[in-house]
Amino acid sequence: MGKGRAPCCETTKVKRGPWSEEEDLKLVSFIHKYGHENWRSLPTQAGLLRCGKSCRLRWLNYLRPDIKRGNFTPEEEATIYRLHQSLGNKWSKIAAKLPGRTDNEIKNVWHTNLKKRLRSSTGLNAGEEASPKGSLNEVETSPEPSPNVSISLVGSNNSSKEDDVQKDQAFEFTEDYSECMGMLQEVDKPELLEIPFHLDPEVWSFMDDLDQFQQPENSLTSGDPQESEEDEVGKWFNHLEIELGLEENDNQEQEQKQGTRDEEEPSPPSLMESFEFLLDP
DNA sequence: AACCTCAGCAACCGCGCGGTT
DNA sequence: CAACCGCGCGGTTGCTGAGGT
Repeated sequence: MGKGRAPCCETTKVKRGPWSEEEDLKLVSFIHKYGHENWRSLPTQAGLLRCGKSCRLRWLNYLRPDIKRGNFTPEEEATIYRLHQSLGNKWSKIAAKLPGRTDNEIKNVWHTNLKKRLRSSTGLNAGEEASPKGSLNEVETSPEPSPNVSISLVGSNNSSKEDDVQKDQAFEFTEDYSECMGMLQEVDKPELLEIPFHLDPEVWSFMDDLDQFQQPENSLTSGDPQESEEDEVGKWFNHLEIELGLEENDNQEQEQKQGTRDEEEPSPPSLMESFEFLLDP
């Protein structure tokens, strides 16, 4: 099957290379409202000079709210190793077993860390890594690799856990939901998106989907479902701020001001405030 | 201090698959 | 049934920052 192939995007008018914060915001706000039913038409509708593929990639690998960033844990690395033994280079399938991790990320980790470590620990050459083809056959005979697999992985470069901690802390905040909704309303500005806004049910299904991605340990203990939903939205925005590099500035400012303001805390610059230039043509 | 090398990662490219017409 | 379309996947590239000389 699979006849023909649509030409990829028109390479003449699309922008390429690293994504700017402005583009990120546009993409995020659009997907937030309308979802991503059609990647091909999404860039046009969202006012992005990118091809759909690029948008999809950016969303899946970086902007998605459920992305878990930071170093891989030894357990994760062991899982990758184990799954790679049985699945081969099926990165998407491996990623499916690791919530919050993308196939691209796993692929990178494999090529940079695990393969190297495996090679050094087994004395294999680069081309002799746990062969996908051979390992596919091994699935039948040895579905479970030896348990000591993880041992060779545990000596990994987990020294910089700071990142993980920092990112995790991003999920321990409680931001006013109304502020988030204000942000969403801000991006509704027709001059920005040039599409009629209506409250698409997909937005809420999208929000609902967020719940699926949350790790149990990450979920707050609040019994109020609505409250937790608000928290999730807030977390997501905060997470986005961190990813866009806005949170760092906030932290620096907060560190500087910490001594002076304990009681009355002015709200930190919101995502939309940071992108004010977008809304002011 | 300047230059070089290398590792890590984000993004791109092209192919193949599944669904639709 | 064939052609088309859009998406997902895996491989590859190239940029950037860190570490070494």
